[in-house]
Amino acid sequence: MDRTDDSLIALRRILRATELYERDLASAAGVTPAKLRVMQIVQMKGGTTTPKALATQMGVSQATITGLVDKLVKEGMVNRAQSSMDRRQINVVLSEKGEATLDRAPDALQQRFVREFERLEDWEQAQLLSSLERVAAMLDARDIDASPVLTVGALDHDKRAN
Amino acid sequence: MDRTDDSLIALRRILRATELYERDLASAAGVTPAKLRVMQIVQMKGGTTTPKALATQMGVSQATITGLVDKLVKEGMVNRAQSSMDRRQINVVLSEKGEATLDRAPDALQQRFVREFERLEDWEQAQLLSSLERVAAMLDARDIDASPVLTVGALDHDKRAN
DNA sequence: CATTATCCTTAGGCAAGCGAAAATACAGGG
DNA sequence: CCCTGTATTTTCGCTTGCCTAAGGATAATG
Repeated sequence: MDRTDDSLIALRRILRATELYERDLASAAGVTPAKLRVMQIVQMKGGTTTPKALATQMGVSQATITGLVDKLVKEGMVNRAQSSMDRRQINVVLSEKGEATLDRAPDALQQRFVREFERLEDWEQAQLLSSLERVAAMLDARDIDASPVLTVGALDHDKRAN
Repeated sequence: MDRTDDSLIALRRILRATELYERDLASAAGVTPAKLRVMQIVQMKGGTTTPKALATQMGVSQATITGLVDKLVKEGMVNRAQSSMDRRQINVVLSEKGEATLDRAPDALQQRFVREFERLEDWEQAQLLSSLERVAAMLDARDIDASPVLTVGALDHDKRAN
């Protein structure tokens, strides 16, 4: 009865399912996960942010952000605007098309998980939550800034806009 | 009710922690995550498997496996050997160096998770396991094609036939 | 046999990531 | 002012991981 192994297997299934599902979503929606993430962060920040902030939030280099924003601009999802405060900075601004896309393409994991989760009994939800948080704490021990965006978007009540 | 949100947040933390940790580990051990995964699967299968099995297990195309195995061969981690049963098949065999590397670079998830998990009380382990399996089942249902995601521009369905 | 199916590789392409270094802008000290 | 240091972003060149499409061999089957 190797519970440790079984837990690991379950964990991996979770990881893998998410990964595969996101890929599907991306190819179907024409929006890749990374670009979606960028847009979601911009939205969360009130429709405009700097590349620097995006890089920090996503745990990625600025060069990467530049590339992603380039593509998003080319696709008309966001625009770049000079900041008037500090002209070194650029504001990444969500376009109407970008917002529309966000509305239509909610996070894959969310959709699926939420649907199932909310069908559960009250006590089951409580237990799952507690277990997930437990596991997250176990894995997340290092000081990673892990409060990624995709968490709250489709649910509408966003009380955690950090 | 915020339990749904909180669960999603926990899930994200798990995913992100894993991802970042694996990246770190890989760069420290000189093995990339994908290659490490290949080696781990080979090891799990008893030291030898076919590319086909790897592709299936990893949810990836065979061409991708070919590329990964190419690199692993170049690095001396695995070898290719003709199968005598079916000469279309190739066996991917872990080399000594490969095994040594695996020993030195144990699985990220395992390392971290196992350590913590085994410190838990018996009943806690049981609960975690049950919850994880539950979540895995929720996400892992293979009825993805029937999911509501992307009723929008869903032009291309099974891209993932393979 | 001749087909068809299976397994693998080749070739070419795209997305996402990185580090290094350039370009620009602010901020102070002298 | 100018000089230097620092911050922000972009550019460039590269790597990794993944894909599809198109073979090449080798079974399996009619």
